[in-house]
Amino acid sequence: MRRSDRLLELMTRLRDGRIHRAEDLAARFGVSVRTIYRDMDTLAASGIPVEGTRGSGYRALDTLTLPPLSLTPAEIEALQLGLAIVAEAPDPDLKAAALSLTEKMDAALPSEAPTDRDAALAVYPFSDAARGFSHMSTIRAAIRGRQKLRLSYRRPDDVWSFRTIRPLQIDHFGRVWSLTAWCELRNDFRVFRLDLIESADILPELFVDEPGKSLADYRAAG
Amino acid sequence: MRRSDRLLELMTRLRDGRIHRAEDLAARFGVSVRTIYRDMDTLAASGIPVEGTRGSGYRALDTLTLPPLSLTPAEIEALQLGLAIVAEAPDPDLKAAALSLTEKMDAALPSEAPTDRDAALAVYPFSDAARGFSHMSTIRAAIRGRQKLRLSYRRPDDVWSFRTIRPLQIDHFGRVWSLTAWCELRNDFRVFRLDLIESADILPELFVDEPGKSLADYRAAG
DNA sequence: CGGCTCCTGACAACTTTATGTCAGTAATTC
DNA sequence: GAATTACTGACATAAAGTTGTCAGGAGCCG
Repeated sequence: MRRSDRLLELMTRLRDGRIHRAEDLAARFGVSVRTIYRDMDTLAASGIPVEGTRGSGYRALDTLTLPPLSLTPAEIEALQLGLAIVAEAPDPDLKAAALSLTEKMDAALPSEAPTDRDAALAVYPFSDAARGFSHMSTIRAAIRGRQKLRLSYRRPDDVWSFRTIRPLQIDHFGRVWSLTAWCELRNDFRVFRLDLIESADILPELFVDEPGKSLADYRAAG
Repeated sequence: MRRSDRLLELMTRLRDGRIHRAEDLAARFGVSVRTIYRDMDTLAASGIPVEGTRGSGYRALDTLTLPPLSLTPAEIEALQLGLAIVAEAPDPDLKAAALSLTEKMDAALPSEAPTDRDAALAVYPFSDAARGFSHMSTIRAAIRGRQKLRLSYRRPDDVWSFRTIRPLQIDHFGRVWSLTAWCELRNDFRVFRLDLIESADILPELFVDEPGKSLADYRAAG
């Protein structure tokens, strides 16, 4: 039996909630006790929460282990968004689980901090995820592609407007999704509620960060 | 340089989007070409989407790799719930990412198919996650513990009722969360909307699956 | 076609890792 | 205190994994 197979089966075996003595495990696998101790070291080093108590034996917390996964940026985004949503659930168990998992993933992801360019989607506490999604695809594409957008927008007071904007970031806080952008009509930053955007069309026109018009400027001013 | 270090740097190097020839990589790492081919095999076997084209070279899709993670059942649940929510987003990119990720995780999780006992939370398409969460914690605990619940429930037509139920499963479809249970008042299966549950108290009374009253029976009859 | 490059198999040399044995320490339970 | 069991270090040996070399096959492109 190969070492890796033994480690795998050890994990499975430890998960039954009972206490296991190193000597029994050694006999079961036909290896020496010393080897079992070394295996436990290896498991612990891999993040499996196995706990040995002198005088009694080993037990493992009830966990499942996910193998290494290779994720596309979109999948990472979906994952983070999903967890952020669950983290707002009133169920404290779920909420705690989502938070601790988010923490684990943050620790696990490469330190390359997400750049502004990648952070096209920022997640905030929210309560009603469903509304206002309809133009998200277009808008995200525009943010990524640095393309200007032509918006047809209905203000909360039912006044209509048409404007060209430089989309910067999609956020969600409070109840709705919103889009932070530089508005070329007002010549200032504006935040648009996604559910009030009637139409959004990508213009062929590209834009670059100009001093005073970038996301960093918005945050600095915010 | 250890093999594992080389593999890690290979991954990083491949992620730059350019095409790399095996010979160049071999020279860079001071190993033979044959070793590079073997490394590519190893990476592919680990799920890293590296693609070699005869006549041109290697390139890797833009991905990040998550190391093995050890997750508690609650975290797995949070993860699956979050992805199920995102999978309903109207944004096709996000939706596709969530679905493919769900698939990956399903494939990755141990083959132990979730039992009915573990499947206390089934996820369906949904649109308004926020409402009706307030008793979820209690209810999930009761499902897990096989404990009866005392419900104070307001029907959609505003008629109040009090009943003892055997909680079986929490679902979400359409717009609200709901609880499938065996109702001891009606002596039949009933589905309750969580947002209409006024109070839910766990009774000390345990229950066991009786023929005709289990989740399997409900599904069979469904 | 010819040139490029990926790709595969086999085998021997080499390097690393895993393992058993032994000797002893430390916490826990009774 | 006695029994029990987890732990640690050292070292020789056994096992496993890694690598280079060589010989040849297979898809892609101009």
